[in-house]
Amino acid sequence: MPTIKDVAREAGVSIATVSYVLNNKTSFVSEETRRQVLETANRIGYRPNATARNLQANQTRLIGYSWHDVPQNQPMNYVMDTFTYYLAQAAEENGYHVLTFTHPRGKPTPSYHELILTGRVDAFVLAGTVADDARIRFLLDEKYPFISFGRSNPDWDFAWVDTDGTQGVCEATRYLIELGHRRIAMVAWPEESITGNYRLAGYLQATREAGLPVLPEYILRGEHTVESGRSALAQWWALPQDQRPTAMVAVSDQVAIGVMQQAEQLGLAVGQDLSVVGFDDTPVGQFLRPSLTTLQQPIPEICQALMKMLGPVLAGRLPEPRHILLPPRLILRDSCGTVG
Amino acid sequence: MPTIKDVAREAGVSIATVSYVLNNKTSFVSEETRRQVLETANRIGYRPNATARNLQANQTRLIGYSWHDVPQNQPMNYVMDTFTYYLAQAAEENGYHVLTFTHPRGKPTPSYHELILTGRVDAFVLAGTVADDARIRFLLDEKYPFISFGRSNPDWDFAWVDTDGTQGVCEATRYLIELGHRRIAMVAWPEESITGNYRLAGYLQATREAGLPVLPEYILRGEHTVESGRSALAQWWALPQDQRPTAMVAVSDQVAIGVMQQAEQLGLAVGQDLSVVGFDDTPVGQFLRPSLTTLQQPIPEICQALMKMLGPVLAGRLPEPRHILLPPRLILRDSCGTVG
DNA sequence: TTGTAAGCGTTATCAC
DNA sequence: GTGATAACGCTTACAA
Repeated sequence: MPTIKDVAREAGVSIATVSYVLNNKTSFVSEETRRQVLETANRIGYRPNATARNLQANQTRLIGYSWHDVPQNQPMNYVMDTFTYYLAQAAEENGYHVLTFTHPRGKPTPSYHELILTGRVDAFVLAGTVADDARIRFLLDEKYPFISFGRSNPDWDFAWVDTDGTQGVCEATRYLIELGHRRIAMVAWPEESITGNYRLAGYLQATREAGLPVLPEYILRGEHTVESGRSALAQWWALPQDQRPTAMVAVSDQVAIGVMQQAEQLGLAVGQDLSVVGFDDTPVGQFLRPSLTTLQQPIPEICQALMKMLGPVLAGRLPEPRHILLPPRLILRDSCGTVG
Repeated sequence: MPTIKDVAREAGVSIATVSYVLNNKTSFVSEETRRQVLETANRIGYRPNATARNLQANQTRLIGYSWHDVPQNQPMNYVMDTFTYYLAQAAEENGYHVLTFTHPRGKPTPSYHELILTGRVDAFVLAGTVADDARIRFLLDEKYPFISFGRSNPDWDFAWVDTDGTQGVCEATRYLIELGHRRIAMVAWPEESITGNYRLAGYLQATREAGLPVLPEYILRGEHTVESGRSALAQWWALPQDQRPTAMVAVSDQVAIGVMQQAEQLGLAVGQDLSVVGFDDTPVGQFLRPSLTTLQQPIPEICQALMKMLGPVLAGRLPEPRHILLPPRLILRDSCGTVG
């Protein structure tokens, strides 16, 4: 690999001059020298060595992103996978690259600490955040720059972008109401899940604004599994017939699939006897029969927004605005129909 | 961040001594000094700066991995996503990290060239390789280290690991034969697809060894789409009834889904009237009705094998063995049944 | 056994 | 305008 020295020698100037020209601190370099340097650099195929640059600038232009660790075959990590891809793309557009790492499920922070101490990354991107997220607390304490896809403790002040689950589920619920549904239920996540709670809030908002009663038995909570959906529908179907919900919004596609499977088992036609909405627009959705109406997270836009925050965050400031909420898009398919 | 200088000062020794101790070139350092240095380093939380180390060692301990660029919502990139995760994990176990980048679909090599010239990565990992892959040709010409998940031109000599599609499809076809099927068809990929051709070879092998005739009309080719599967079954169903295949192996889950959708449309019960096998074990498979029997690629093992090749490759040698073929695992579900 | 100093490829601060 | 040269944090001859 040619170095700056090679260019200097070939062009018959000093390395300082080469550096000036290449960094466009060109104001006071003569046009002649400038041309000369550029031409030689180009000719011998010179490109500044990133490591040397980084050492001098005390940066890496790398952002660390930690993968979830998931057992193979229990996937449905579609959103995270998509996120990772668009993150890499958005990072590149801003002159960064993503360094991926993994961490044992239990203790994420050692991996973070190691990367910080060895100066491998300039900042981190978090995703899949939870309430009182240990990673966020750690990075906040370390005062290490990071941006987050997802919220956590509302008292902690950090830069985040998130999908507006409230808004999304609210829109989905309104859609069901428009279709004539009056008895609408929701399968939510456990109370600890902030993401789940934001989505639930959308359901409550739409229900209330339509003047529908909010029945506690219409709100069931369960894990992010197919089983949660199955058992929710089973419970609702144990109600007297005139109290059974005619539509249900699921906190995720995974759960929605469970509802649909149980419906099949009960001999119910989803889209007619029962309407179902999911969340995430997992690829599965389009292949189910009927195909699943769902909410699609605006992942590309989220990544763009995150990267826009990176500058201020690296400068030790909070970006303006410090939080961005992006609405998901309701994807209409065949799992919802008019009531009756 | 504490530097080696800080440790040296605190411990009352020179930076060289600190370096010796920390790199275990400790043979000639007195036990006393050694203890002292270790203790101070530990106390002030010193960790060697990766960039400085890299500059000196002329390496980065980073391997570059380029994401496919896929439009959102036309996904089914499950295999690649899984691969990326396990690659990151395997890399870490070997002291490396993965740097992800993306490239415009048309011209991948500029991105590679840039990363090489700026010395950002020590090697590349390729995936989703095709016949006469331009990236492989480029890296071969540049003599830049890389390892590949997937084969390409057989005349090119490079280190690769791949799923043994031939073996996998052969096993699947034998399974169908065991179930009593005699008229077995295959939806393959276009002739340019080496991966598709290896899978097809497995079908041919099993068919021949069972003494079944290989009918040209039983081999249909199409793109990696649902539509391919649909149209294949439609064509087969246009045959006289006694010539219609009773089972079919699809080159991918995506195609298998198409077959199943078309079967539904034709009023056929998959698993009874018709047996279907897919390839990839996409998450969708388990949620389809009936669930899809398919071949699962051994992604974790592939990543392990690739990383084992990295050492020799970085040293400019070819690993021993230079190719590894790993068999996929047949996942039995409900889409196949006995004939009749 | 330990310290001094050169060098990795840059950028940036000075003189000239 | 341009060129020495120090500095970034580390490793490693070589000298002491």
